[in-house]
Amino acid sequence: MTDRTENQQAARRSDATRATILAAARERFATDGYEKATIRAIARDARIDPSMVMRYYGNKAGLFAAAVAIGPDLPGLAVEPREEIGRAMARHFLALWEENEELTALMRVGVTEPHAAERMQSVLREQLIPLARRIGPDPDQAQARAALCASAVLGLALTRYVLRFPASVALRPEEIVDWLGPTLQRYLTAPTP
Amino acid sequence: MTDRTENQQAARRSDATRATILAAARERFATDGYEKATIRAIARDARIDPSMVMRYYGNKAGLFAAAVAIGPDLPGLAVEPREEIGRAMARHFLALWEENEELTALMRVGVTEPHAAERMQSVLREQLIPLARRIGPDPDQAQARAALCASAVLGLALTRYVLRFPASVALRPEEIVDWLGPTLQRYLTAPTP
DNA sequence: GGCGTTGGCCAACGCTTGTTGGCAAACGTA
DNA sequence: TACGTTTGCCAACAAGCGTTGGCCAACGCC
Repeated sequence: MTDRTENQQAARRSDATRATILAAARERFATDGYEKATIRAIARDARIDPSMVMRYYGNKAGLFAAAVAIGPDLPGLAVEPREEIGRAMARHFLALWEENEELTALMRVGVTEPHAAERMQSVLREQLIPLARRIGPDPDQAQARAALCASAVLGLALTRYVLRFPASVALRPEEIVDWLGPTLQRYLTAPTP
Repeated sequence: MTDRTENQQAARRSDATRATILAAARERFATDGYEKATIRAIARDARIDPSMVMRYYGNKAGLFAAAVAIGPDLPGLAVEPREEIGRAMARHFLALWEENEELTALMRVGVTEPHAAERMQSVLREQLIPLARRIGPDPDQAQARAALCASAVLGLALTRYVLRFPASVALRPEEIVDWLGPTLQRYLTAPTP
């Protein structure tokens, strides 16, 4: 180690290569899933030797962890007016998914890798359920309401970004917000049916 | 071949083994996905030699095809009263998923295997879209409305049967019908928002 | 300019996978 | 009882996987 402050990584000569590997890994994981996204294939995409991947990320699990390191946050959703929260949430998730392919990767991998599934669940547990508790009519129903919201959002992500059903891919973003927004709104705030 | 009619398979001494293999395969595919469900593991579950699987089902793809051979049908949904179709659909899908683990298998595998994804899509294409065309207010919107229904149903299946989020597993069946039914009803019949 | 450090490649390892072919026992029929 | 067929197991194969260690060249500091 050379001299540098504690919280700051030294700029390494290999940073460009590291980034290339990470980008290739994200793409492969997102399109192929965990098993089919082999280190060799990722290395080939990055025009690098497979052993470099090991040197920089330890092992395949470490590479995946680094590739999907971001955590989707529900930011100031709490400040939205209560009757607009459904649409705001739909818009937010849509934007998130359209621009971050690591979410597609996380989803495709989570279906077979419990560790990735747990990462997805943590979003539900730590963000969606508390939100439902704050905003919903009955705190005891927060779990159920949050679970329904998760299923609505992830269902759309599944058909649109993972399975790529043409009918789902063809939906325009505004169209999605117009339909999904009221669903989320109802799941969060409507009285028990 | 011994003498028998054309459309009827002869009863073979190995039918029990074949069934055992198929059951083990369904379970493994449903819980592990395509890659992690190895022929060796399936054979071990069925207490049989791996080579038997090959002899009876040709190869791994053939085994999977045989294991998920059922096609989910939307039966007399058309005869339901128009304002009850959402709840009927929710009930129908729920029952289907609770008792057929091949649907879970198809879903978990479809995420990584295009062939299985196409099988899922065919249900949307050949059953859900025609239904939406018949029942919806505007035939031109049938694709979009059917895609939204698929995302709602598959989203619940994803969180409940595949990812097994505790909050989703905890939902009681009647609760699901009460919440999901109106969503499907709206996706199918409500005027464009 | 010399020398430790870093970046990169090559070759190989141990292991698991799907898949194959041959051999032995059990069976059904005549 | 004799014989062809079916059922099952064993051993092995080639290929692909994640992973390792050693070697060489390029770099950066003194």
